[in-house]
Amino acid sequence: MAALNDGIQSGRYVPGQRLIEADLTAEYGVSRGTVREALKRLAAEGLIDLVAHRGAYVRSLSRSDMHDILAVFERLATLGAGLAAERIGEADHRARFEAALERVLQFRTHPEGMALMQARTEFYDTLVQIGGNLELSHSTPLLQMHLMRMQFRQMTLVASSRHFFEEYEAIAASVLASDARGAERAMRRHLRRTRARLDRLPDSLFAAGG
Amino acid sequence: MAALNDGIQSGRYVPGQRLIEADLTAEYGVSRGTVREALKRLAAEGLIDLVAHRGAYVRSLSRSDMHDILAVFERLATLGAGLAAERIGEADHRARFEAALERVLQFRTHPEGMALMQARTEFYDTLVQIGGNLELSHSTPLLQMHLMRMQFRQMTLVASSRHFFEEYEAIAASVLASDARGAERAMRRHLRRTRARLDRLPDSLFAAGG
DNA sequence: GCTATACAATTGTCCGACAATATTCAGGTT
DNA sequence: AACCTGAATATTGTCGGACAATTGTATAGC
Repeated sequence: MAALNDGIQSGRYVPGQRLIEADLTAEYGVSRGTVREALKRLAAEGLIDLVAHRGAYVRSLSRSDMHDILAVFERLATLGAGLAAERIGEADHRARFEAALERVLQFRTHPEGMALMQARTEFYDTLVQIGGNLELSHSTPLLQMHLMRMQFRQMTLVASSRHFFEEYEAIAASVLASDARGAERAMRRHLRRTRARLDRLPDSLFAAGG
Repeated sequence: MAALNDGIQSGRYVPGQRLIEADLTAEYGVSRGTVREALKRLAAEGLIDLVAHRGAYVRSLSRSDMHDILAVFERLATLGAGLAAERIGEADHRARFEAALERVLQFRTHPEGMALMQARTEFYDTLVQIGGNLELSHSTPLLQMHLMRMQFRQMTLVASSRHFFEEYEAIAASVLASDARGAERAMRRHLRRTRARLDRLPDSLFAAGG
């Protein structure tokens, strides 16, 4: 049951792919009822689309979907960065954060799509965990950003920008300096630039309808 | 099936109340599988707590839960207010928004808990709809604010403040004037004051743990 | 080539069953 | 009387099968 959730979130499935209940029952060795419960939850989290009598599809994001998600994520990540900066001194926060940052930065030389995607997701997860706002951790746009990264993982377009890693470093520097305002600013700037990069990509890379 | 979701969200159930699957099947005349699917979805939305082998409880918020929710909601509602201000001129937005505002303000004289709660929820829903960011509409903190209002509906404490309606009017004025920055400011101020009012309430009004 | 019917695949929902676990309560002990 | 122990009970987690409703597809007819 937990395996099913992980399986769907881990990126084993491609955006747009149809998920057939019977296949999932066979793949994970659980009953159809269990599969359906998991699908309902994933739909509520916005990771899959559930169309009546037609089934479940891994959500495929249009340009406007991504725009909307990024606008919301900007607000939430900004909050998360500020909170993390305030609490970076507590417990083992500094060590964990530095480790997560390091995992992202090591891809500066060899941007391997899939692993970088994972590292970025972990970076934000760590940031939010350190911030300590439990609601923030459960917020759907955080999950949907992962979806967004998945959709672009083949093409390292967005992350390949030379500025990309510099922006991460700027965020991290403020967080590590316990500078909440600065962390918010750095995060906001990073995400606005990400949005700008997105706007320059051709329509062909996005799902239709939006 | 849809009736079940509405029933749980409409406030027929009290925060902390335990939801027993067998009772729900009887009440709504659907099978246990259907009930469980609905519960899974509600749990993903943060409206109920799902404890293994112990069942589903209407989520009861502790002081720290509310603090976290409000912090996230502040960011999202601020975004929503700004977007609404930008689009207040489109379609029938102005009329719908004015109607929603009116429904809230009519409780200035007789603050009847339950109906005011509903009106406030509709006010925010309208705001977000006008803003046009689809992700924002699905964001969980919006739903959880409804939960928060439910928990305080008996005691009109938070909403009873004399300043309460003035703050709503300030938000609405900026939105109606297409002043996005002003709308963001007014919303942020309203929610920070709400948080301050919350801090002054005694522990006894909150759920334990946090 | 296009339309319409028939067929196949899949989902939505129901029912009954059983193991796993949590809660309750009776009984005995200190 | 208060406290532990363990059986009885209630509820959840999962299974399997079943059937109607709906969608997608292929075949037959014009």
